[in-house]
Amino acid sequence: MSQQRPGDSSGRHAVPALPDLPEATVARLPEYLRALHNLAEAGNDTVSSEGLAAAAGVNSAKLRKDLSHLGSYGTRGVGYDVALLIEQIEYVLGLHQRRAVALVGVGNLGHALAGYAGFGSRGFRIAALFDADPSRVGERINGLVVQHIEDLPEIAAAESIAIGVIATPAAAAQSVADQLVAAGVTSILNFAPCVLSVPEGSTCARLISPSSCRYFRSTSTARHR
Amino acid sequence: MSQQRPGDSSGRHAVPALPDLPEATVARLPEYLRALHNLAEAGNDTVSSEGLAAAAGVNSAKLRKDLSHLGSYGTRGVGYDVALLIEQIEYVLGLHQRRAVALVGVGNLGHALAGYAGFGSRGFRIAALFDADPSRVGERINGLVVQHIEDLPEIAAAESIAIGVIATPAAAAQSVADQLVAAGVTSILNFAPCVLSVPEGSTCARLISPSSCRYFRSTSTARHR
DNA sequence: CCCTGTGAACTGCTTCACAGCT
DNA sequence: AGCTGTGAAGCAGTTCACAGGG
Repeated sequence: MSQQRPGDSSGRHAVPALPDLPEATVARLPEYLRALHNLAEAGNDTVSSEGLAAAAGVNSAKLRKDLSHLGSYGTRGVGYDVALLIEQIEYVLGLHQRRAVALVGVGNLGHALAGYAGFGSRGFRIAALFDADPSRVGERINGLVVQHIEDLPEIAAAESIAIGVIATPAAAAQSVADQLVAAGVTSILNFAPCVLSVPEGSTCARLISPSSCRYFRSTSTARHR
Repeated sequence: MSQQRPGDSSGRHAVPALPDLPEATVARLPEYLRALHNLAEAGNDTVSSEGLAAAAGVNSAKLRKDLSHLGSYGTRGVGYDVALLIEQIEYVLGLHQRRAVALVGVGNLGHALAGYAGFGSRGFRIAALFDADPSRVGERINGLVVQHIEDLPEIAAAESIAIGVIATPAAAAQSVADQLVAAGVTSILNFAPCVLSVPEGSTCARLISPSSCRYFRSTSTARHR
């Protein structure tokens, strides 16, 4: 896969040395990517902005504006080349790297995440599972053996783990985040219902927290038929 | 954005007949609520905008602006009354109703959600579990017996279920959503990695999808220390 | 003084509408 | 003729900075 960027004569290293995309655009790219994979599996070679927008749950003007930030990968009068667009978005999101993920906390949610096929199927590889509970250490989930959290530094280094997923109770989350950062992890995905603090240079995104009652109140990604 | 109006005679029961709050504000209220509960448990009676903002991971100006939309529940020179603010936010979010939730799909993720204490502990009560797989029907999880999806209409009516949580594979999600809507469910929380379409008048929010790779790229709720 | 509540400026996102390429 | 790519307009959310009550 040649990853040359049109107009980008410098930085040819692996890091996506891409221009700043609007935050809101980046947030939608994974959804476009998912829709594109569906389209590709269904045998579509091209798709119009209208079609892709519908599949991703946005309006077509927004979609075109978003994609225009990546460059011109569409053909006027025709639409977008599905395969080409997939490649571009994956490049922009850094998914061509197939980064190693460590999952901490193998309770109910941790099990669900470890077993979630879609997690590993695109761009990410769960490389290690950790728990603080000795009775859980040694359990085999989806081909991986649960390790004790104490062994995190060593394993993180060996596996080149750059991403940590926290699926522990809230009380343990900050401590786990600190250990992840200390082990060289720069991106943390937090499923615990609490705010984490991480040093500058690391990123930390809070996901759901099933308690997010907000979602029960107002429309957000609602679609009409 | 269909909002129940104060003078709307069609919805006379219990709908929070409150003025329109900015979407972004509503999205943050649950986080404030969680932080407030923590503060209350820690024995705090009052909290400053600065303190609450830090606990919720936002800046204090934003927090004050958000809370000002609810009315004046703070005291200048002092701060906010924790208990009063909790009550107000719960009211605005409609959490005083303790609405009944149906969870569809008791795979790994469904189990995690069914067992998640925080889910039920504030404002929501999981009233029924469903699955399409006959071999799963009858299983007892957290005191609830898994029902077959065919019995949804009957049970939904009996339990006055207003909220549906979809934790099925993506392929089944739209069909489940249709069945939920047909059974009178007006709010759907979708954990499957796909866009759902629901009729006008219903709301549907997509949650995580662990594949949301976006979160590994750019800052979002990152906090510095 | 302290800390809330808020007009006003600002920033960024969305939508519109159409020019321009195929 | 059809569909993308994009300036320009419009709108929502954030931040600033300070007025004003306790």
